[in-house]
Amino acid sequence: MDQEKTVQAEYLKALAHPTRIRILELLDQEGRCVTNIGEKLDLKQSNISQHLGILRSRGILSLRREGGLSIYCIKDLKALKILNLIKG
Amino acid sequence: MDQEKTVQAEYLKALAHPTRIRILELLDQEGRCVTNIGEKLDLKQSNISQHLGILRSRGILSLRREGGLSIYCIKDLKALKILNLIKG
DNA sequence: CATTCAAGTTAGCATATTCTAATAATGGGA
DNA sequence: TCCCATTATTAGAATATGCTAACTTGAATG
Repeated sequence: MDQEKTVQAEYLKALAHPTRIRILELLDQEGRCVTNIGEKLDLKQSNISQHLGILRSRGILSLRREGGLSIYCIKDLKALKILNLIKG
Repeated sequence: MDQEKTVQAEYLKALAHPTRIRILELLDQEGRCVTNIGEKLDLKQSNISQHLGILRSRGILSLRREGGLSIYCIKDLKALKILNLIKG
């Protein structure tokens, strides 16, 4: 099936960006809000928000609201496994 | 280091295409020439050649000449491990 | 309510990808 | 050497991606 391969490719595409890799490493241990991630990575808020949206749309991140904040967490551990693979 | 993340992202980008995923699965067991891959996947020769070039430039495939043919093989087993991960 | 801060969305531009079609380059026979 | 099959490369158009800046939404609080 080619539909299946397209989904797989979309998943990998979501991981295939330096900023998104850095986001995943940041969220490895703990959930963080958008502003916090933006400060750590020194990038604009809207840019971070877009990258988070991409990762969430692929099911890689999850989101919960806490007070006035959006806390993002890693939902799909396969993503971290893949990142660990390409480092070795 | 951000240079490092860029390299990692480039590696994942090389995998993040339906045709290249299909090529890797085709080459899982045995090396094949460009024409053979093109027939199996029903795609134009130049297109296949371009995708093979991308995978080779990232060190994922290797190439040997045999008679008049270019035989491509999988060189980096991490690529297959990643594909197996995203199927599970 | 009105304000403020966090987050999401949109528009628009710059760059990158991908495909096709056409054109090289390569090597092996006849 | 002259073809022929195989592969690589190029150009160009269509589409996708990524960034910034500006605007909108939403929720909490005074």
